[in-house]
Amino acid sequence: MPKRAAERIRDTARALFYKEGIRAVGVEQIVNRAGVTKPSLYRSFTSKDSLAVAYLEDYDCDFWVQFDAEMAPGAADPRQQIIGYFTRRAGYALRPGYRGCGLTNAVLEYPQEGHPTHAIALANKQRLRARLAAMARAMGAARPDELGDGLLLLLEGLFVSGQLFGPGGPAGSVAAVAAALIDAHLAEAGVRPVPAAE
Amino acid sequence: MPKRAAERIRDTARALFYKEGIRAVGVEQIVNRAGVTKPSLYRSFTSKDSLAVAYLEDYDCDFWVQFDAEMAPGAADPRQQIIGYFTRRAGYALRPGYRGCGLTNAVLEYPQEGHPTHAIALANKQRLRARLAAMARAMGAARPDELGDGLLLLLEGLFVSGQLFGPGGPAGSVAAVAAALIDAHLAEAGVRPVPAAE
DNA sequence: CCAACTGCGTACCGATCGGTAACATTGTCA
DNA sequence: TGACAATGTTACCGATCGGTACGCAGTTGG
Repeated sequence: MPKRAAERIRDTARALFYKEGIRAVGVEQIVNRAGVTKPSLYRSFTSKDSLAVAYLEDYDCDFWVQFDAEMAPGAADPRQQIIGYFTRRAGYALRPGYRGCGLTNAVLEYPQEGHPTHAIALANKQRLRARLAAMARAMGAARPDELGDGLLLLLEGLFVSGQLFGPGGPAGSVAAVAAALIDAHLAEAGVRPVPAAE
Repeated sequence: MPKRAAERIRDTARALFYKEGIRAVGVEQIVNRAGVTKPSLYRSFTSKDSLAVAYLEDYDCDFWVQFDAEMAPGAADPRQQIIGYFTRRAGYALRPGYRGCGLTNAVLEYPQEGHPTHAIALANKQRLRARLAAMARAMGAARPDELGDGLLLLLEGLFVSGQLFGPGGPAGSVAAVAAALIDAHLAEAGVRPVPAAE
């Protein structure tokens, strides 16, 4: 029993947009791969842009699901949470076909302010920035906003460098770097790193 | 006395490709803005791709000129060199129309391996990675490759986050973060930070 | 004065882009 | 059986894409 056309289109667009980029994928390619026809697409989405928006909304949603899931273990130790998160993300980033963050990619593909994709991506990134800063604060870091920004910069660097370098790239160092950065901020604040779960 | 057509095309393509992206700019737009015609473009460049390659080669060249120029002061103190470099780059990244690194952007626009733009961008990034690692080694850091990778990740994060967040974004923290990361590696190796030029 | 060469523009190409009109087909529920 | 919503079918649109055939003007050298 086949899925509804709108759903198949959405799934297919998602996969193609992420792997090849939004601009690089035509609507014809999407409907062919989804096994539907063009009018079906335009009955569910007013334009290709709105389909791209749907893709990014889905991506954003899944991002937070994964974020929360990967941050869940060791809820009492934000330091370990973040290091674990970076370790997992680095694992993805070192695999061959890695394509980074769909939201980041979308902004680089459509750099003009005011593009509908911008709002979604920016909201995601601002929320991420706030979350990281809050975790830095929770662990008692000196200058938590700075630590949060540092972690955010490392994460964005990971997204991009994973694509640039592939296996063997700097992504392999990101967890250790994040740990060093965190510990430097903790040491400066006089917080002793939690020795548990070594 | 107007410049030669080929040169005007190259300059115009450079500005447009950087500001709006390669895929987003058509050859018609380039020749219009350059005040020349399409055949003139195709007499100097075999295809749009080859024009994009020329743009990236120019970009790569200028990148290293700027890199060496900004790294020049304080040649005896690589720590200060890097902090100064990051400070300057952050200054650019916080300005409104910032568009990051043209090479990074190009790879995200053409993610397929084997695209002619890939080789240029990858060579640039690998060289940058080696340079940063060498500087980390020169300052006596513990695990210099890891520090170099950390700095590279911060730099890529700066390129991207500058575009995402604009003024007020995490780019403002990057120099301090880089300094903290460097000092952590130096402290671990027992190297006292150079107190000069404070 | 007349070639030959160089540099450029006019006009056009087929292909593909995102998007649509009109109608046939199917499945579902009543 | 009939009404309705959802999807497929086919053909098409104007715009734009990257790319090109061809001819014209200006300079140069003999």
